[in-house]
Amino acid sequence: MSKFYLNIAVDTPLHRVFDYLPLEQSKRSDYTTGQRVIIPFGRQQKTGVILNITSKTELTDKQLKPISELLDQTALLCEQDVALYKWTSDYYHHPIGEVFAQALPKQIRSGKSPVIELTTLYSLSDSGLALELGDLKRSPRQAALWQLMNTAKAPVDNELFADIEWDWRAPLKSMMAKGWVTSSQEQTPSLYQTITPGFKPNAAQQAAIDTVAASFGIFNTFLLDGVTGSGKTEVYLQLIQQMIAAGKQVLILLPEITLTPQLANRFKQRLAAQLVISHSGLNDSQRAQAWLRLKEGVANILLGTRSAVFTPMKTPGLIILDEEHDTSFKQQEGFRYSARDVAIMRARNYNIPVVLGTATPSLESLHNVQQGRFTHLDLPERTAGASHPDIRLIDCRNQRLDNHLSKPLLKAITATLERNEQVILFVNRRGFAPVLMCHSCGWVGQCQRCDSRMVIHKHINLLRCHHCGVEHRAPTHCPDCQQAELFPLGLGTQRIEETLNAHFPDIPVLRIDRDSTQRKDAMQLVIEKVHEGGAQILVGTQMLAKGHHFPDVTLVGMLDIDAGLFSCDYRASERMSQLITQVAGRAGREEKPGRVLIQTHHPEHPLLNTLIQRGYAHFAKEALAERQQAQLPPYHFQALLRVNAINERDVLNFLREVQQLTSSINNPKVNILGPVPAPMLKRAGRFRYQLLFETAERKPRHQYLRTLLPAVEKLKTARKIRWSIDIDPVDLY
DNA sequence: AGCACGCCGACT
DNA sequence: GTCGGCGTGCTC
Repeated sequence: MSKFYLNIAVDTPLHRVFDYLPLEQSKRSDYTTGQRVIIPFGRQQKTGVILNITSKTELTDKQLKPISELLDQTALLCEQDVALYKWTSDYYHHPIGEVFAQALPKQIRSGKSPVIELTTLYSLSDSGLALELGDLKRSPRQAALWQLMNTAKAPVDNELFADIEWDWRAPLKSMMAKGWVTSSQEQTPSLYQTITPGFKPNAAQQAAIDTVAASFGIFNTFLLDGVTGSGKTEVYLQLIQQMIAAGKQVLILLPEITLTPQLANRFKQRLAAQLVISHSGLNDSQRAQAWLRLKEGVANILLGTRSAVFTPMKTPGLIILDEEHDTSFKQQEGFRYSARDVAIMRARNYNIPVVLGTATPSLESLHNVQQGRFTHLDLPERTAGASHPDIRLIDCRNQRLDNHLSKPLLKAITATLERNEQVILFVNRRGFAPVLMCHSCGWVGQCQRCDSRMVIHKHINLLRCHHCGVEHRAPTHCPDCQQAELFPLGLGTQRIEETLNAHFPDIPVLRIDRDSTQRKDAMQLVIEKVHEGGAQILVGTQMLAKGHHFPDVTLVGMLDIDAGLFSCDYRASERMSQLITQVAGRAGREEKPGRVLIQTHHPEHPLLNTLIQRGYAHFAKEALAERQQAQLPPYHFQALLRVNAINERDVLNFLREVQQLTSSINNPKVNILGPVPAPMLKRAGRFRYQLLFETAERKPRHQYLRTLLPAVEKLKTARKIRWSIDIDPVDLY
């Protein structure tokens, strides 16, 4: 019998795999990739996953420890999933053990045995069915339960009783004692009995459905590019239906939790399929159960947020990722990954199609379409019933503005309020005003720590830095020239709130930004207040644009979009376009005609022109064309190397060494900017510097990082310096 | 990340 | 004398 070793991914922030000896008395065939094990790690016991079984190791048998326990007799994860997690770890430069830890639900990760819990199903027995409502006159609760079950005409799980406000357990128990109700334990809850039929798709929808359907069983990435109201969901539904009929599973990813339950209900009513959901709002057990059900094929559909992208599938058929452009698909800290790109990679591994849906394609997706990597599916028209929003620009040039509000906008607000309807005003900055300036010498309030300007928060009389959170008392006199001529410049949500209160003293003005919704359920209270109806004005930042639906809002004003049109960071214009499109879509969806008024000093800007012509801002197309014309690469990839130490000279020396390393790697396609101080991140007694790597092409950068990082790691141990690498995950792939 | 080891200041 | 501060080093 030949000796063998287990390569194990351990949940630890180390970029390494650890080798272990097998259990005594065990044989090679007991082990397989994807099994979980418990292992001694330092002085602790940890769980890990077997990545590989090898016959060689760099260590001597004396240095190796045997595993403590083998948790799974058969592989918990199939080879493809293990391969995907390995790829993800490599691609995003994140420790493999932590990737596994985040990919698995907590319960599974910590060693719970993978058992699907049974659901209790209740049904009326023959004697129960023989009853009539009158027979239960004396026990109204039993009568109510009987009615519910009699209408359902099938075994029901306790979800049917979810809306009942009293305790239904006792009356149900007595009905069971009388033999009217029987119960059984099943793996799956019963399906909705009445399936609502779908709509007949229009030509564009049908074309999209047919194109994707032709790719069933073949890897292909589709960009489903449809304006708000063009019926993307219907396309999804019909594709899912076909998949379910073929006995395949579908993974659906959404940007936000708030969207999951409502979409889940819509799906359940349309599809005869077992659907489970997974998002951060569920408890550990619910998540583990959803995970297991998809993995075992007990469920055919998983509807989930970002982290659900890692859920194993038994019979994968299709992956759908809705709102492809949405930044919440990117995990921004720790294990930085983009669920969109992982989804594409999974589809590639499984050899199945993946559909990315959006009304505002991201720059990189549109570029991928132009490169022929993605197939473009266009839904150019709104379906019957969805009305176009009425979008107009207000030319603010040579206009007297009253605290940033133009006359036409004020007039429109007044008219809307008189009709007892509601108004939303978007301002992209919280606080009172973004700059405090001295009229006599031009001094502006800047943050000592990070050089960005301090935002004025008037009611608490503070200057606050929105970058690092530092705040201090607002000065009354200019620190430079001592004159008392300081004035606030620019606009923020608080300033608009104040102006509106002065203009419309009898109308409630609700401000929604990070400051006003910090308290738990503050947002919920605001939403309830808005749903009460009546004339109201909502002032808010982009927070307001996502998810929530306000039926009485018929006027949307956008106050400060000009900055977004000319920002040197194209992501700023991209975000601005997405915001306008979201808002426009919202205002147009009501029976009441919605209006969007946009204040601008640049009514001729091409972005705004397309917006007016088409009713939505197709940012990516224009931006890409513009960059092409200027002979710029479609976009830049960036990575930051952050270095952190107590001694500033140490950091600089270290970075110089890194730069030298860099030139020896010699990749002319990669630019290194820096070392630049990162004072914004400076913490007491520590100095942080960063190197910025920039390249227009993905492969060079990736290869480059792969050479650089191990070298930096070695330097680190030699020089005792902490460093971290920070890569925008959307820019990889 | 944990967790231990180790080397210095203030305590019963 | 020792309790505990956190700087340093290691985890198959």
